[in-house]
Amino acid sequence: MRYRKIPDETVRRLPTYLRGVLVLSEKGLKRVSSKRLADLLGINPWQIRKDFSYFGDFGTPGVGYDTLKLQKRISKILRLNSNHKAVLVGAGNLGSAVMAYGGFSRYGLDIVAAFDKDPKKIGKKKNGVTVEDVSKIGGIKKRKVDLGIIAVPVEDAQVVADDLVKAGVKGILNFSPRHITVPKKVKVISIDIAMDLARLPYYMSAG
Amino acid sequence: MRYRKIPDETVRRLPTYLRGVLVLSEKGLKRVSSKRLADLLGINPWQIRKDFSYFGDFGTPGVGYDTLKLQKRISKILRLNSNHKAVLVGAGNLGSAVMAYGGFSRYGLDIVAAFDKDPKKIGKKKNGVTVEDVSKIGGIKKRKVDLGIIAVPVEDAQVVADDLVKAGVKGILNFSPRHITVPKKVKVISIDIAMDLARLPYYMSAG
DNA sequence: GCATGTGAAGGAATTCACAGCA
DNA sequence: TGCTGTGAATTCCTTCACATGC
Repeated sequence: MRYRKIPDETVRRLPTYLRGVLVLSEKGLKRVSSKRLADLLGINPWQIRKDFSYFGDFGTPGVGYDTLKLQKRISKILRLNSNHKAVLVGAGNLGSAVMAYGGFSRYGLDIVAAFDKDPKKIGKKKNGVTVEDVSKIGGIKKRKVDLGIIAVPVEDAQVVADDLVKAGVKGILNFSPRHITVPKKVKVISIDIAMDLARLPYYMSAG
Repeated sequence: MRYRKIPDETVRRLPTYLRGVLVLSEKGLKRVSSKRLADLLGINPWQIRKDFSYFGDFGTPGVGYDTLKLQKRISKILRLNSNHKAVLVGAGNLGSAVMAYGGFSRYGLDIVAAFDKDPKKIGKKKNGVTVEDVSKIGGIKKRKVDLGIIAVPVEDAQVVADDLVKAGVKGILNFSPRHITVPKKVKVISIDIAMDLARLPYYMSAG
């Protein structure tokens, strides 16, 4: 079953696999079994094996997977092997948290610029990046940025998205609680914290 | 097809529907069609109708859905009709952003306490809530808190989860980039920002 | 013996197309 | 005519069970 189309749900899990593999290889492990990875990530071992089977076999029966090979292969599929530059729009609480997060660089993602419309924030430094005036966002064109992160209030989100698209961004991570419309060639992934919290009570046993 | 088991994917979308309905009813709309809601949320109309059909019909053919009825019904299914109290652990950048977010109360979710282990943060007020010493987290038992939000560094996440479970929390929103283990009766929803950002390059057209 | 890889089975979710009602 | 509600068809994903290779 080699080299078939990778199912969407598998793609969804790939970053998590990559995270797990990175953790294990930082611990010095050269090999990992699907069982071990499964325990670490809270996913079924057969699900992991099936997912890996979509992009060719590199596991060794009786032994497991080579962590380095896995890491390289998953990175390549996710196109994280080459570096990507991202810009952040919105340097408020959430934007600052994203800047401070720091967990992106290990995936080849760098936040190279930040923008805001508030004059009080413009010029201030956040994690080594100076906050610029959002009206100058077009300037990122020459900087080969391909990702945008929207962390502005909901009422500004669509305008910012339009600006990002105009500035040549190909993918957007949207933290605002609304659907944003972009051309087909641009991919948007939205995270709405309240939506996830609002789902919790449903699953909690009554009483 | 009334009153069947609601599929998991439908439950996943329910909070988004609720958000949409709230937006429209704040605009003064009494009725909404699946098409209108679809455009607002970026979901197919037939998907919406199918989802709604799982929990009984209240739409009017030729007219649409009653916004108030929809809102009440979805809230009830998600158990958001009664209020829920949440505690936040970790008052760093991300935790502060969550506190400042403010978008929870419209869903009946209130953050009533915050904890941290950093003495410099303890005693400070964040959005009207005083940060307490995390060692006193057991004290929430008497306050009828049922939700916990983990916004601590990854190495502390599991310990904090254990503490939250001990303190009687039934659901956890986990922002740390790791799988956390809890008893079956406790539900965990995890958000790993880096995982979502790491998925973007895959979908971006080459070039 | 131990762990991968994968067809096949089984289960779910999405999409369709249209009947039925206001 | 307009929009809901829903069986049926389709597509997609998960789970199983075991053959295969180390």
